[in-house]
Amino acid sequence: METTRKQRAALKSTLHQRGMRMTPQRQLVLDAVMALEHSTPEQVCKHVQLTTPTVNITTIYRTLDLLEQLGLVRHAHIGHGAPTYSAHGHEHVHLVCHVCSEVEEVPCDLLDDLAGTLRDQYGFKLDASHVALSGTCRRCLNRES
Amino acid sequence: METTRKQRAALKSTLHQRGMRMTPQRQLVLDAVMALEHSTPEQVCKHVQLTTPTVNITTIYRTLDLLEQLGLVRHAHIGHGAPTYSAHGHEHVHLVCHVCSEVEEVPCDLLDDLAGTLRDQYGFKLDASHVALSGTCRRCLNRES
DNA sequence: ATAATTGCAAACAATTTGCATTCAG
DNA sequence: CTGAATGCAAATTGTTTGCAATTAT
Repeated sequence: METTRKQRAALKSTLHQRGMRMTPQRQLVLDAVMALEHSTPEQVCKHVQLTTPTVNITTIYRTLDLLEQLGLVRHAHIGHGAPTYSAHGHEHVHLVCHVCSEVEEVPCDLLDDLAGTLRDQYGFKLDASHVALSGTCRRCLNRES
Repeated sequence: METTRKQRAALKSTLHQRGMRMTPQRQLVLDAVMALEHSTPEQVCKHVQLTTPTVNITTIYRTLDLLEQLGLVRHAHIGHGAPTYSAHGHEHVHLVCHVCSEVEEVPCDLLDDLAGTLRDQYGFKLDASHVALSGTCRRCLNRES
């Protein structure tokens, strides 16, 4: 997935509405998140620095927060380490194996039923893509037994 | 919930089988986790230090890891901060509101259907109590609209 | 021009590691 | 006794903050 001209224009005008400015760094971070699909702030930083080594990790953090507020990216907590960011629209549920740490992606709609139950019984609006589900993957299950 | 004589004996013999030793610190940490129901390493540390101020946080971390390997405690990732530990058997699914950060506990069996699907379709054995589900709670939903 | 944005250094929180000391068996 | 476990200080990792310098408009 690549950042299109359209998306850049949209970003620029969204920023403008809020008295914020379009900068090369913001484009680079958005590009990186879209190119990498899933990535920690650290990884985004490395990717951005391939083209522009002067960009500081502080800016990466600030820009990721900003893009998240604007609804352009989201983060999920996969396992123990740093959160991973992905572009809006690129959403799925993460299955994390707590034995081998492999991450598998499955469609969000697997959680539709659960989301319905939580909504009806608890008034809770589930955000399926935000959190990883933990368990044991097929390979590790086989190995165990 | 309190640590019983029986549980201590069980811990001691489990440790012994692996060439490990029973120590006051290990008892104190297990006691704390059971007493607190849900707690971060930091909170466990504070609680242990109420009785024995000399116990170091390093030992808390090491002991929590150990108790988890022995299957006596588990940790879950609730929201962004530190993980929270709870005693084995004290399990539920956590609903975390990403607006107000409130945590609600709901029974694990809500995930039974999902667990079945994941097992059948992906060979993934879901561990329901390990992860918090993120979303928006009733109160924040009402406030929003 | 001037307010927003950045880079840098330093602070911070959570966790881990190395090592000398202590203690359970 | 002897190896396992602890405490302490220091290192690491992930993230945030304060502030002066820069830059988009």
